[in-house]
Amino acid sequence: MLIKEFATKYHVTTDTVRYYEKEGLLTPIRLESGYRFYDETCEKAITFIIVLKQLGFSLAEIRLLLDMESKPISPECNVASTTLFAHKISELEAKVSFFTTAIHSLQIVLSLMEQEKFAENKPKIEGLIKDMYKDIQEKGIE
Amino acid sequence: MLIKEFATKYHVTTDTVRYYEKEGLLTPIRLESGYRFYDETCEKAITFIIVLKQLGFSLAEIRLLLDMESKPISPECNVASTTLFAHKISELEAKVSFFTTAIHSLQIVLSLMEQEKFAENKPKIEGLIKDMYKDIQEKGIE
DNA sequence: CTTGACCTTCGAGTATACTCCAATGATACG
DNA sequence: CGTATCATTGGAGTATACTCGAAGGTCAAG
Repeated sequence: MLIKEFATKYHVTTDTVRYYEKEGLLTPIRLESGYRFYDETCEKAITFIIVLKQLGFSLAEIRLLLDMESKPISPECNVASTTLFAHKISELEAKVSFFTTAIHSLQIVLSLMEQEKFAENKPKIEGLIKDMYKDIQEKGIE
Repeated sequence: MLIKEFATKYHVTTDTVRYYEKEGLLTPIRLESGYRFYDETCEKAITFIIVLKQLGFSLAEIRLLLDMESKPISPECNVASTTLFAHKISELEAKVSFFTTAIHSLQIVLSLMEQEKFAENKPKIEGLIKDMYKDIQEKGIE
């Protein structure tokens, strides 16, 4: 698969694909023409990138995990990666917990905002926001 | 409250506080000395900023909502804001739904990564990643 | 009345993740 | 063989959200 087909398949631009390569996240094969060729390995990699990016991982963090995935070195070498991963998962848990309760509050806020007597509802809205803020603090979200 | 106390209270830097002001998100009172003074209104605003930022709103979007919150203009004028808000909420719902199932998969991935026979587990990991990718596509997450 | 911790402005710099452009080369079709 | 569409490179530019530094003003305590 050449770059355009690959990019289109994964809903990104060719620029983004080349950028990921520059950042060491993708290593396509080179054809004699100099064209990049994307195989199964690249497809697995970009799937991994897209999923982890969506979960809030930075490209640098994704590279770390991809490197570990690609070469099964010593287990000690992988400790850093798995530790990062475990840490990220617990961060995500806190986030999901916050988001879940926050969405409910947001829906109430929205309904209060949509009412004509919006001004009267401001104290209620402020109360809901304050509660969400407290939730962030309690859950120690970054 | 002067800027340092205010920033410390909300776990941000004074630079960030000034930046938010430059971006029209905060409008502290000015003392005769030229010092910024942060009152109850500012505290409500920064709480709002922190909560919405955490939920993935950009500063531009937050300003839009803050502007609407501060001056109760015509309801038509607010439609843009409430529409944005409603849209953001449904985006969040999709995200939370994805995150919730993804966390479970991630925990399995982590346990597979931590095993000695890591190489053997790679197909399992790849399968889990692929499922998460499909979930992103199905839920139409940005 | 000086010292230290605060405050001010302005402008420039940083990090992340792209995004675009210009010049040029490769491949496929009618 | 032309031309359309793809590909290459390098380097510059963009958006967001800060972050820092320099030069200087304010103010309470000793």
